[in-house]
Amino acid sequence: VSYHHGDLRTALIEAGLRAARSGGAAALGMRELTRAVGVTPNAAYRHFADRNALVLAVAAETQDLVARAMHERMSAITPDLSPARAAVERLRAVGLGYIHVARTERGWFELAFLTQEAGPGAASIPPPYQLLVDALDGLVATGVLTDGQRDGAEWPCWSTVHGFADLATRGPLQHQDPRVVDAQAARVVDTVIRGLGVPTELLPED
Amino acid sequence: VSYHHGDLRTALIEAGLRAARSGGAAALGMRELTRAVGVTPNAAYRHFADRNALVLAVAAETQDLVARAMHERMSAITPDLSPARAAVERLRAVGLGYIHVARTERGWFELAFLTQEAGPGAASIPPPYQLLVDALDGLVATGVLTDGQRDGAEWPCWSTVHGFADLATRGPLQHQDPRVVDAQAARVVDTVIRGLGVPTELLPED
DNA sequence: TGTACATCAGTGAACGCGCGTTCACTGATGTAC
DNA sequence: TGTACATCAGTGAACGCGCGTTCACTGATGTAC
Repeated sequence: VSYHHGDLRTALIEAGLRAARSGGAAALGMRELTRAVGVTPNAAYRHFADRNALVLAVAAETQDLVARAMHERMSAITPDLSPARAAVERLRAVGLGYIHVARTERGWFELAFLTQEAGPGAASIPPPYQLLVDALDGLVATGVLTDGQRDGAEWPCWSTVHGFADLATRGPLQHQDPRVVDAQAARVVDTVIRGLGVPTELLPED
Repeated sequence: VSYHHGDLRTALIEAGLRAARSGGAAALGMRELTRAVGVTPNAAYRHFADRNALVLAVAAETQDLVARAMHERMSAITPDLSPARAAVERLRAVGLGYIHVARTERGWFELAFLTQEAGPGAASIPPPYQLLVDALDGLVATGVLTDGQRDGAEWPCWSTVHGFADLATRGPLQHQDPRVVDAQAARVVDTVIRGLGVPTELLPED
């Protein structure tokens, strides 16, 4: 369906992604985005009820970007590992992928987390969260964790990587040497995984 | 030194704490705070160079509030524990205190973390961080952890409690039953502690 | 003790800014006969 | 195939708002002789 502009709706979302990449959610203004697209401010109201609707639309896109980063990291896992070790590596990839996105795409990451505020509406499961669930299920399937150990393991995992991402992004680690932060990221992820009950032998010896 | 108003500087900071308590950093405006104190907007410029200076002054106060919450939780520890178990309990108190402040005083917590952005100036060590360092040192002193295990343990600890605080405050746990969140908080904190290498026997069996 | 003076905390008014949103409209697109 | 019409995406101008900050000032406080 192509009218005057072409497809203003997706044009605005794309402009939003470009703006949010460096400026985060604060950079998503009606005037700012319509200006970027070359259109009058109120033209946006043909496609979005108000500013918040536009922000949520952009935020939904960033969710997919986070999930993609996790996938990329997972597909880089060496295929010659035992099932148990491979399952552990997939969980590490989920965590390190999350941290990696946060550090390299600060603005998008901020926006992706913002979607979580959506509330009790409980729309669909966000793609990155689904990958975490799958990775944890994989540890049970390969006999690394018992059902009891796995139960509720999402929260310690998500808490740790999210917290580290925030420390590295807006907190005391933000001006540290990136290589040092890399090393700490790996350390932190391995610490939670060990805390879940995964035997140390299944973690990569550093 | 008491002039016309009395002490406008501290009056503004106190008004800032009251405003930030519910509204966070966004509630700290020059006009909003001077209005609350009953004074002209530009009167504030006698005491603060600009808005940012005022915000940082208020944020520094909130750091102390977080440290106080940790202290309170530590002083509630039963005194009849073995040195090792007591040391573990102190670390738990630091983590659970951090999470507790975040959940009960959202606005103050946001502001306290904001101070971390200060940058490479590296002013003084923030009081809550110092308590974390002390608790970890206590684990070495009581023989619970080796020097190697303790080294850099600040980051997994802080990451986990900070991330959980964010999930419970702005994320998917924000509308959950508070008792469920309490239980998860304890679970999450114990998970990192175990991940550090603390034997499970030293953790409270649930 | 009393007067003249300097200090400086706070006043009153205004600056320019960018924001989200609403109004009545125009004119290109697609549709019906 | 051609004309009349309805649709509706985008225009242009304006609304009210609250913000941070600057200007020249006033008048209460403290100080020197």
